[in-house]
Amino acid sequence: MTSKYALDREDLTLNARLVRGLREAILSGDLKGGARLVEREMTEMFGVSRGLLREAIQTLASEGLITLVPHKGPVVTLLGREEAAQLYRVRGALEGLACSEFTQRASDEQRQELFDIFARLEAMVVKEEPNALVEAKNDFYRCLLNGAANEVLELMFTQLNNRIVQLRRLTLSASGRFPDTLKEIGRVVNAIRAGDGRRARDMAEAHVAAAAEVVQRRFSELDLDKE
Amino acid sequence: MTSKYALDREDLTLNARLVRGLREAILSGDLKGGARLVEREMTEMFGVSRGLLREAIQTLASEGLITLVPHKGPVVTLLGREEAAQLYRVRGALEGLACSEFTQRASDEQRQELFDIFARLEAMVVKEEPNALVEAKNDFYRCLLNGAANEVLELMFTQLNNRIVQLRRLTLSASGRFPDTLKEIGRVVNAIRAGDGRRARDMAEAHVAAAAEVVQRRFSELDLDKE
DNA sequence: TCAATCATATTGTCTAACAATCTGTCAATA
DNA sequence: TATTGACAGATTGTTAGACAATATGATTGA
Repeated sequence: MTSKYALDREDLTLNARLVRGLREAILSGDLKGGARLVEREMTEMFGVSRGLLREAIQTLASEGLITLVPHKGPVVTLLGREEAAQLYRVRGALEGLACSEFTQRASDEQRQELFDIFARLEAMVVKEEPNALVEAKNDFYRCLLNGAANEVLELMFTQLNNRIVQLRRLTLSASGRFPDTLKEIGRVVNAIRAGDGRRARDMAEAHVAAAAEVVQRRFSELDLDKE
Repeated sequence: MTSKYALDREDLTLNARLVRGLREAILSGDLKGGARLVEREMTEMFGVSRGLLREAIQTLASEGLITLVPHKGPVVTLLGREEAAQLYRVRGALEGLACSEFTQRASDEQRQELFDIFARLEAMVVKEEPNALVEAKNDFYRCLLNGAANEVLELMFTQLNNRIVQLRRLTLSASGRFPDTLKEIGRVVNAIRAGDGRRARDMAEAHVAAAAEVVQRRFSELDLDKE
């Protein structure tokens, strides 16, 4: 029933747009981890009523981006080292699944697109502006998830990744790791190219584990442990 | 006016209890897949205001239990065969992770508890009331997740499982499969006993895949494909 | 310094209202 | 007959205002 001309009704309700706006404000770092979200301020910031705002907050809370503290108010979720570790472990499992699914389900076009994106990544030098890098990575994952053709997986992975985005401060500063990252992703791509889903998965998990370790190290270096 | 879901407003915030109550009503099957959730009816059913109800609906919508159709109202999510398949694939990955994490993280007590629960499962005969069986299985998973010591995983797995619960109608009727199920889980438990996380994971995935296949078969048999 | 108390801000919840949108009905028309 | 259009009722989308419950910070008293 959904033709390619179907209009996106979601955009129409203020509610949906508010959720997106608030999510964006958190992901972009405008609302930093630990920040309190005072209702009155938020309603002014977004120009919506209290009711709508509270609905949106409920949504983001159940996505994990916001933490609800009864009678104190919502707070932008702040990740500790333990939560970060847990997040990455789950991400490993999901990313692994995405890779193995992609390997056996993706169309030739999708496969080609993934290779192209990877080539674009490879062509980047460390010095290049981080934005382009982040965007290329996003493209990579978007393509991967499309090819995996599993909306449940896509949703969960996206939600998980949204939570991890807050750690970007930690990982970006350690961008000297880029060559390693590239090598790891390369192994994934090669396995996909070879049609070896199992290996693609293992390599993906290894990659995530490596990224997780970097984050843990940064936590130690910056002594960022909150009590 | 007061239904059996009417809340008495005490401890927690009403909001939180409403979410639980509504979730329970869906999981228990009192609100079946496809059912429309008309706001006025729901507010009477739970004895809360429209605002609170809408907040709760947002929450369950982002858990996937409810589907929001703009300007038509919320509907209890109805699973089609394709969504079911996707759900099970992700579940395989998460359950696999849970098993491997359990293997390397669980305490001796938790390990022992898991074995005990499995023994309880083994002792059950097919004829036994399904309720006891479902409960034992729940215990098994609760224990597994506790031992895995990963709250993120626990949350995601629980949410995923909540969505799958709606398919219980399909799987219950095929309870002749119980001996097979038992054998599959047995292999998982054995791997855990042997401390072989990798194998525990593989066996868990195999188990989930088998369950998924049963569901797919039931979809075909009952010709349950919608539209 | 510490503890009890109070004032204020904020959240939790309810009611009422109106606009926008959906649904079904029924007559008019080709 | 089948399609179109218009209309009425029901439901959702959104706002505003109110009040009680709770948290926070300052003040006072010992």
